Amino acid sequence: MNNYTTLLKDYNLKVTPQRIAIVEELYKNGHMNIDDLYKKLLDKFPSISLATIYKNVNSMIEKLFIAEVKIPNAKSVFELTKAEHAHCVCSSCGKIQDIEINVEDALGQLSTITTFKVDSVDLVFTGVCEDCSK
Amino acid sequence: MNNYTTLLKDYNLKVTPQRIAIVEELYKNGHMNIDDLYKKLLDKFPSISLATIYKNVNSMIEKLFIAEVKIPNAKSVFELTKAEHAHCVCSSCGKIQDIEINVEDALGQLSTITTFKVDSVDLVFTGVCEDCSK
DNA sequence: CTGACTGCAAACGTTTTGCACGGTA
DNA sequence: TACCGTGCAAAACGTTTGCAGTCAG
Repeated sequence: MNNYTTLLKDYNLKVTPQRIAIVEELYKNGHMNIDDLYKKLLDKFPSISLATIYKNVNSMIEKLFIAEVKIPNAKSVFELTKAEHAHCVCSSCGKIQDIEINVEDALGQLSTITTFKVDSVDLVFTGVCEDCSK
Repeated sequence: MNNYTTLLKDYNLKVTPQRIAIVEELYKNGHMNIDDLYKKLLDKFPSISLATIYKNVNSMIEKLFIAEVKIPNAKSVFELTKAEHAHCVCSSCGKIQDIEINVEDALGQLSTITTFKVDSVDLVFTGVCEDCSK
């Protein structure tokens, strides 16, 4: 029983070869959109259906096992759930980088303006990554 | 020549009654999705087409006159371009509030981690607004 | 054994496109 | 007048659904 299998069970998701492959790809690549996933899984499962990808992604989101990240001017990507973090999106190569940012300062500012009760924070930086700025 | 007309001309957009109405609604309501706009404009233009809304929204985005805001678990909304700001989205009533947040602190943290060159920052707080938490 | 997952095809909702007509500059 | 915008219909996309067969627990 490998890591991915254990992970799926932890989140009450039935273990199937297709699901293991999805987790594996997300683990390896960090962030993938639906098409990325479909193309990757086609290698292992030549007759896999896009519907299967959608169904699995949706049930994984419901179980909070993965999360959707909405990106400006691009398709949403999915990632394994982890501690709160921000994203850097390179507008040149499209690469997405996780960044640990402490948002206490922003939350502090917010609390001086409004009594809005924050549940979650989505923070995306768009710009040019190290590689592309060379 | 009213305000909206001048605004459109400033952004090199031809002035039509439909476009004036779109700007007017966005000005009054702050944030609207495509359907909101369509329903509102139907009052003034009973035979307006959704295609017209889409075409206009797209050309306004191209000219940087309006901007798309991607919201977690909801449709994108559009707003007139203005100074950088964050958004508070109420998961109970859906209302969206503009908030002026200074992101220097976050940018400072980012610069200690990576040399990613930031062009823009998208910051969305999801939670419960003042009204809904009563 | 039972319920859940898969793959296919069809359905659905959203967005875009092509075209004839009308309006803006 | 020349070009661009409008509205309609059709097309193109992306995503979801229903179903029969298969697999995991």
